[in-house]
Amino acid sequence: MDAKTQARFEARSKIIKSLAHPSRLFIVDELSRGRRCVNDLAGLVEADISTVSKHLSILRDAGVVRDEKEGARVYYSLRVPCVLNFFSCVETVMAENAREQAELLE
Amino acid sequence: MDAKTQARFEARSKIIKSLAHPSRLFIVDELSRGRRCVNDLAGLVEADISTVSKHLSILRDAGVVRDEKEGARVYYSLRVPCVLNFFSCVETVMAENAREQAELLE
DNA sequence: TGGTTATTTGGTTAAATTGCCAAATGTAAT
DNA sequence: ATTACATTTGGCAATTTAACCAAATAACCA
Repeated sequence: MDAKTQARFEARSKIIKSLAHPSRLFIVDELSRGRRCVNDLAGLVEADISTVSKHLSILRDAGVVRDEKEGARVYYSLRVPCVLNFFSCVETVMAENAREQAELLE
Repeated sequence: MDAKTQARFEARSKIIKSLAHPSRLFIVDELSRGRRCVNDLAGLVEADISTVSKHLSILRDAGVVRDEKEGARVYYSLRVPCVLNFFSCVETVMAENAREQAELLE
């Protein structure tokens, strides 16, 4: 794997990595229903606000979400909605896993 | 976030996490063109065979790939091809990032 | 100005991930 | 049986990630 290929896959993995955490997936799911400010998200995720703020900055750095300052508040929203497509495939994998699991029990 | 919701997002993140590594993305990309044995993949990834074997077991445990033993060899293949859809969205995010970057330079 | 709210940043600690080596396991060939 | 090949497993060190608290920053209001 040459350096260029390596770099390409690293860039890709940074984006996927930004989604590879339960709280961040929850946040993305919530943002699919509209923009939310940090405080509201923290209430839903039930983690320290600073923790949620850091999760959001990871998603922002990856380019998945966008932030808009509005007075003292910062509203986050999905920047590239196609990330929601991830969910459907993930559900497919989980369904396959469940199917195979069931098959083994027969 | 109640325990059930928490569990659901953890299960999802396990699958996404399995893809959140450059070598594993490379492997998935390679498997999109057909089954490959561990040794061949190790040659392409240019990492220790044991390292690649562990990457493959992470993908297998997540349900993304399947393994078939054939003599002394173990062939891996994609179990749920829709994971390839991830790539197109990732490319979209990267294109957005590049676009915005270019915009800032004007 | 001083106080309140919203968010980010820095620091620390604990946990998870990664990669290699060496050793173990399993399979085939001589 | 012994040797060679293919893969997995165990163990360890280095790096990364995650969570919380406390402190800093920013905006608003009284």
